[in-house]
Amino acid sequence: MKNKATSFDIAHMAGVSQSTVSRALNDSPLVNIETRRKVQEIARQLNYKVDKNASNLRRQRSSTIALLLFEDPTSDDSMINPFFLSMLGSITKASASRGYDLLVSFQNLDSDWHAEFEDSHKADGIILLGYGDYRSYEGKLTQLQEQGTHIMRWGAPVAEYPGISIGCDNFQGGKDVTEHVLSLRQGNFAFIGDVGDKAPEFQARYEGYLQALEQHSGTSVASVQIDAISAESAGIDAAQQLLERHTPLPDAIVCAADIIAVGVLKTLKAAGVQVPADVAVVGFDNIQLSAFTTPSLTTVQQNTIQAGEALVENLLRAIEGEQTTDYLMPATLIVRQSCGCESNE
Amino acid sequence: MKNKATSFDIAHMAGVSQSTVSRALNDSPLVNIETRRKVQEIARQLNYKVDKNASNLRRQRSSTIALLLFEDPTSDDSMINPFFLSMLGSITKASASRGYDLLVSFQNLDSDWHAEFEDSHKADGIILLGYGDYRSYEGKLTQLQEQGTHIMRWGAPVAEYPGISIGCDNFQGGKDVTEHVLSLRQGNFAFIGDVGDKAPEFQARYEGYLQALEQHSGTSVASVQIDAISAESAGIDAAQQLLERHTPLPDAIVCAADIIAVGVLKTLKAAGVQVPADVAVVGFDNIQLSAFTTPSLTTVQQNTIQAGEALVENLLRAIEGEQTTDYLMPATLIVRQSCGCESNE
DNA sequence: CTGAAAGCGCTTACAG
DNA sequence: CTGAAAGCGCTTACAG
Repeated sequence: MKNKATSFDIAHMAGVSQSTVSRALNDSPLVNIETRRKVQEIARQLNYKVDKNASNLRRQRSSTIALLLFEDPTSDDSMINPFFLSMLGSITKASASRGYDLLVSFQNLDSDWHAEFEDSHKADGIILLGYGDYRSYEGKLTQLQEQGTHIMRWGAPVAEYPGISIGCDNFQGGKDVTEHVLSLRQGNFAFIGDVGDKAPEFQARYEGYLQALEQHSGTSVASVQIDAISAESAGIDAAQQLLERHTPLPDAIVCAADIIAVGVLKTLKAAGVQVPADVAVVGFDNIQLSAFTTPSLTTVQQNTIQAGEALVENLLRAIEGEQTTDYLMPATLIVRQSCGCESNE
Repeated sequence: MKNKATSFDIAHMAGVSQSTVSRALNDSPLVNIETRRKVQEIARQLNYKVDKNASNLRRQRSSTIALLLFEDPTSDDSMINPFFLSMLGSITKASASRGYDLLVSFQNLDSDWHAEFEDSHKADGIILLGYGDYRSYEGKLTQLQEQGTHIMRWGAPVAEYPGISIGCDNFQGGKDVTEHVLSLRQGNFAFIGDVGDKAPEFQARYEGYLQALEQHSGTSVASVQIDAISAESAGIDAAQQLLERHTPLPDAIVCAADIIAVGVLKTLKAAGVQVPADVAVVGFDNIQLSAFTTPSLTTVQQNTIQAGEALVENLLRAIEGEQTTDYLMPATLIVRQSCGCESNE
């Protein structure tokens, strides 16, 4: 059995027409139950599977979702933010369970992404993932949308960005974690993470942070903000900057992402600064690593399973022609030891 | 521009036949350079992309690689071994750079994997990933092979398993890390990890471990072995067992995977056992987490970038009809602090 | 309930 | 160098 079987082979064996085979295999009600059983039984014996290329070509759809994972080019090449890896896992499962293939591709702002972008042409819909600046892709994405491709984006809703956005409540999460720190700390605060238009998720977290500080202003709280993209190295750079230029050190450092906090912790440790004794540090994302840093990191959890489900579910709805809208999922504060408070971990 | 452009649209605009458009876009030397340029220019303007379904159907190939990631059902559902997530990243990049799509699917031994397995029918080749027991899949995989699908497997070469295997030198890695421990420790040793036929990678590591012990037998070294699949929870169970039944505790614990070691460290810590003072612990894989445990974990690195490249490269060679054979890549000892030795990390 | 036939958008002998 | 035509394996009106 060198060549894969076709529906004609089955038709021949079952003594029916190829049309009937096709109907039987697609569980069409138009086919006699006996005939259907016979056809399906033969198909199973032959290990027959429908040729997706032919089927999709004929049906004029692809049964495929493209996942474009954007990474900032400046981040370490070797290490994708584990948070997105985790999202990748949940999106894979969510699409598989709905009978859709997932075409994964990594977009890198400085590579020849045009080539990789081709994937998106083979898909009924696209999921965008990454703490990235989508504006540079706007042209291509808009063009795809005009050609009927649906786009779902993980992150904060931004009117100018393409597609519908689903994200966690970054504002509330930033506020919650900052309030937690405020309940334990006084003094100067620092926020590490980009806060411009190009980083809407970080910006929302920053705004939550600012509001918490403001509402707490019985005690006056000073704040500095230092830019950092989503990468350990950026956290190291930012912490270095803090150590060099800001004396005394802030009493608490709120990081826009766990992976940044990891770099911050490393740098502080190397400089002999005690966490949480000298300074409290918190992150965002609840990556696996955050439970293992020393001290373990207080952070905000985004439910990746639920997020993957929501992205796929809404994308498929959009493909079916239903109306979908932006929405936010709740974020959960995870208290660990990096603020010096009690913890059950 | 609601509908995607076809080659006929371009043919019309360029004033040539559709055949010529197809040739021009495939860089056929049979087409006039002027004509080719004109066609390609129009294609770019229209944001035209070849319909892969049609193209693959005609060419009778798929330009797709299926990645089947096997997980043991007993492992925590939420957490895929980060080592394989890292492999996933490198395989994705390696296939993209060669113009192949990657269809990712997670196989779970206890789920209805038949459904997910269908993916493999759409692929020119399959990459198998996971510390899994492939024997239960043998029937399906053999059938695919007979139908002309090429299979590449990450792991130790096992004659009965389907496909060509590429892996790291688990034996040497196991031996190296054990010798390192032996250079610092005397006394009783324990190995945690499955060592049966169903876990050939772990078994090879175990054999390296045994050989190191044997060659060192100037000092007599006692050894126990405890089963554990590749999961943190399995490490916790195994360490618990060690604590309950083995007094005194071994002086060194060699774990078959980092993720097992993470569970072991956690359990020892909870029991008040000091690492490395009371007992040395080492792992295997060099997952990101291993640098962040307390103490940081001495382990063996498998080069995932190189591994992904090798898997894809060899798979494509096999698809082209070239002969390929099993082979091993070197594994590198990474010394950290969990054995109490000096470290530069 | 079933079959004969058209056609999805390409690639590629074949003929010029 | 170019074009007309066949055909990849399906799905689905259309006719019975």
